[in-house]
Amino acid sequence: MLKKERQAYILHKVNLHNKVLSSTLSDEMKVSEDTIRRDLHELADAGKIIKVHGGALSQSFNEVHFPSNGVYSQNKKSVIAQKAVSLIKNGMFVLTSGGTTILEMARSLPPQLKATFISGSIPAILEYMHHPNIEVILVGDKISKNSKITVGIEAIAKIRQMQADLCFLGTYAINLKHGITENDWDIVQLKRAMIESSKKVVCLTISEKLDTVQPIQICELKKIHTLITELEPTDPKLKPYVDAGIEVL
Amino acid sequence: MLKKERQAYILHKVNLHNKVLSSTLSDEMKVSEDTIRRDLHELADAGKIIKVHGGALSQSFNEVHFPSNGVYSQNKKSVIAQKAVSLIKNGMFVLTSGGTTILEMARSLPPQLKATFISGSIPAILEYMHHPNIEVILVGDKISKNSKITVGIEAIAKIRQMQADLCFLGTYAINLKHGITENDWDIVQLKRAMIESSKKVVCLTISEKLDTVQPIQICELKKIHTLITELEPTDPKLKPYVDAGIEVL
DNA sequence: TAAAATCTCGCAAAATATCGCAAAAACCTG
DNA sequence: CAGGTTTTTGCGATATTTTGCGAGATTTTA
Repeated sequence: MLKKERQAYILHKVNLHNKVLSSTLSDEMKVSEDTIRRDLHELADAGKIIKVHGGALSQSFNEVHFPSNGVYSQNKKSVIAQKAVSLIKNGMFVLTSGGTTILEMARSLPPQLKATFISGSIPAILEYMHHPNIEVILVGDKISKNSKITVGIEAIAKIRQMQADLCFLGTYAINLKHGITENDWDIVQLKRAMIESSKKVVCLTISEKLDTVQPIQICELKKIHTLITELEPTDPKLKPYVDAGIEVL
Repeated sequence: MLKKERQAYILHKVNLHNKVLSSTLSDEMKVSEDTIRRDLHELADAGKIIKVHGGALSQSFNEVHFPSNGVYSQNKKSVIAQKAVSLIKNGMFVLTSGGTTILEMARSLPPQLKATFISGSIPAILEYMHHPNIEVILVGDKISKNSKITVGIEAIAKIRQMQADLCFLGTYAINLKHGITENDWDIVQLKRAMIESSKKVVCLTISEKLDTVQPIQICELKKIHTLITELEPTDPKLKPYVDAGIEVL
């Protein structure tokens, strides 16, 4: 069997079934796995397939385009993300909402971290999926196209069944008197459920949102254990929250 | 044997078998391999064949077996997508699996269509989300990073609760004797549940997958109502399926 | 964490290709 | 037809390509 012939067959098979195993191909064509590997590499270098451990995948199947959101307050958010990530330990179950701050955190997860992330936010899920060691649990229900998150009774019921170690909330507004507040009824329901199902609740927010308020209350301040902003914990803006008994990072 | 004669024979043989080996030809015509090589070079320079190490391949070989980056099968898939879309009416509840064929269908949905799509496939969900009038129900569970789809008991239980009008299955392998078959246990479970929960089951598949088989059976052929390929319904390859009582589009 | 599978790397054998050359064959041309 | 020219062919020496193998690194799996 000619080399080109072999490669054509491999390509044909990848396009048909979206994946091939080196071992199977080696068997089928009676050549060593080394040869197959070399073929796969050449095809991969030519951009026709994607080489992976044990075989190869089709190009088209991997095209999951994911939204790279605007660079609004990006550096602030990555400061927040770093602090948030430090709270996550191996083996934890982590509930997360959606929002750009959460996304930034998702991108900052260290590769060796092994944990389970639970979310209904599509953009967040896409980020978690790219991580090598993270298990991803998707909370299903109807998708709100607006917020790209699953909302509804099913989702809430499912979250209530959970017992997570940690809950990260991207925060829309927070102040001393009303706690955290939102302007979307569905999201409020979800976040309430998330708070109830977690041992520890962490609010992520950029300092602009401190001391602001929105129409619907999610929970009082005292339900929150930790508040993370891009500011130093000693910053005077944060003093009221520290005084209220919240851990501030 | 004359040079021209030799070359004509070589060309004939290439077109017949799609490949020739220098060693074989040298043997057959009792000339040195150098001579054969020179012949092959000339034919290749004239664009009649493609010279490769060890022999030569036919032109058509390159075109047919070497689809440059999926354009070739992409057309097939969009033909399939068009046919599939025509089955969806306003107000329907539609269950779909994952796979590139399903993705192509998702991209082909007409903007004014109002329907509800249910799936656990992340790439498919992303497509549905872009559509202005479609409601999207996401089936939640643990995500299989490999197939980018939610798999597990929760997902299956949720699907069992549904009563969909239509179920579109991207098909891995189908033949008369074993019906539709797969090689991934989790996906098999999901598809079985989907079939049970739908009034009508539609299989989408490119013709290459007809009459092929994989290790695990999803269901027998008779459970399928409609089969869609890129071929004309009258194509002889489809006759056995028509005879088996399946509607073929 | 340990075993199993897979990968990488360098090497060596085998197959194939290239090059220059020269003999043989074919082909002019007067 | 003789003598010269061109084409074709095979051969030897030397590259290049392809392939399989073993050892050790890396990744996956249980």
